[in-house]
Amino acid sequence: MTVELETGTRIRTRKAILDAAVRVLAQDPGASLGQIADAADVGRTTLHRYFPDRADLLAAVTQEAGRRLGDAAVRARLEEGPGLDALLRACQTCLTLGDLLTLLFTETISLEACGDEDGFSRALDDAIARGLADGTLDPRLSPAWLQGTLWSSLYLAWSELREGTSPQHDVVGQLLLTVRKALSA
Amino acid sequence: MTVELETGTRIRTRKAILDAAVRVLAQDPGASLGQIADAADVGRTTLHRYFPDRADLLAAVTQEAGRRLGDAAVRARLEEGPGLDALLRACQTCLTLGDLLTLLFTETISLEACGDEDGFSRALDDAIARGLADGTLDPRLSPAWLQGTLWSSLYLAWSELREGTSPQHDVVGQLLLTVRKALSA
DNA sequence: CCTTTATGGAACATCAGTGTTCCACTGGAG
DNA sequence: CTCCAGTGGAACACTGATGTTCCATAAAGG
Repeated sequence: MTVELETGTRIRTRKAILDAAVRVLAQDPGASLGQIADAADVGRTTLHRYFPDRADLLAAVTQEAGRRLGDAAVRARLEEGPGLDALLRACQTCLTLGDLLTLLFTETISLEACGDEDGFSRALDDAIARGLADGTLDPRLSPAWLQGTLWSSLYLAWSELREGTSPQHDVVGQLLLTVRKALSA
Repeated sequence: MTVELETGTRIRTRKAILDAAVRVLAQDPGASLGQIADAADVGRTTLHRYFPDRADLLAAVTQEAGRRLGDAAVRARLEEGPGLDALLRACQTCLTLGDLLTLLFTETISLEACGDEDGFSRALDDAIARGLADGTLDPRLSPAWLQGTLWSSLYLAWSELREGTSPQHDVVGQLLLTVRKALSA
C-alpha cells in the first residue's frame, strides 16, 4: 500500500473522473465538483477520495494535458522538414487534444504548469524559428504572432468540431488552408 | 423621480462601475461583485444600489456592448466597397472595443443577447456574402469559418495589445496582414 | 462462498459570495 | 450656512460549494 498499487478498477474510475473534468470544465470553467462527479457518473464522495480538493483535480488535469501535449509533439515530428510543414502537422495532431485545447486556450489550466519546458511549447518555438530561417514562414510576422495565430486557429477549428455542425473533414481542410495561407511567406 | 432623472454624479458613478466590470470580468469571468466594486473605487453597497443583482450588471454590460458594437458597425461602413476591405475595416474598428472583445469571445456575455439583430453581426454576414460574390474572399472557406477566423484573429490581436509587450502599430499591422492573407481569394 | 475493495449517500461544519438594511458621513447645490 | 443626494461601512440572513466523516451496500477476486 506504500506505493499505492493501482488496481484496474481504480485506474478506470480515476480516468472517468479526469475525462469528465476536462469535458465539464471546458464548457464551464467555474463548474462545481458536484457537476463533474455527476458527469463522471460517480458520487461526490468518490471524487474527493481520488482528488482531495479542487486544486488536486486541476493539477491532475494539467499533468494529463502535459502528457498529451508531449505525445502530440512527438507524433507531429516537429523537428523534421520545413518549418511551415511542421506547424501544419502540429495543427492536425493538436486537434486530437479536443477539450484540452479549450482548457489551455482559456487558461483554465496553464501551459507553463504542464511541466512542458522541453515539450510541445519548446518544439513549437524551434519549428517557428526554423521556418523563419528556411523561408517558409512570413518574416513580416513575429514569432509570438505566428504562434498565436496557430493557437487561435486551432481553437476555432475545435470550436467548429465541437458544435458538430460541420463535418470533420471540412473543418480540418479549412484549418490547414487558412493557417498555410496566413503564415506562409 | 418617475423618469429617474440622472444627475452628473450618478452617470459618472454608473459608468465607473460598468467600466470596472468590463475590465475585471475580462480577466476573470467569475470575479466577485466585491472585486468589481473595488476596481471601480466604489463600495459594494453602491454597486448594488445601481445594479440590484449580478444579472442586472451583466445585462447592463451586455447592453453597453451592443451599443458599442452598433457604433463600430456604422463607423466601419461595412456595407461599402469590396467584401474583403469591409472586413479589414471591421478589424480595425473592433480593436477599439478592448476588453469587450474578450467578454464576447469568451461568451461571458452573448452577442445574441446584445439586441444586435440588425447591427454588427448582420452587417458582418452581409459583408462576407458580398465578398464571396465579388471574388475578394476565398470561396473555399465557409461563411462561418471566415467569420470565425476574423473573430479569433481579432481576439489574438487584442490579447497582444493587452499584454502590452508589442507596440500597437505592429499588432495592427500583423492583424491586417494575417487576415488579408488568410481570407483573400 | 466470503472477504477485501470500492463505492454512494446522508449528515455535518465551514466558508465565500450575495443581497439587504440601517446609519453615519460628506461635499456640492441652493 | 443648510440641506440632501450620494456614498461607504457594518451587520445580517441566506445560499451554494467545499471538504470531511461515517455507514450501508455492491461487486470483484480469491
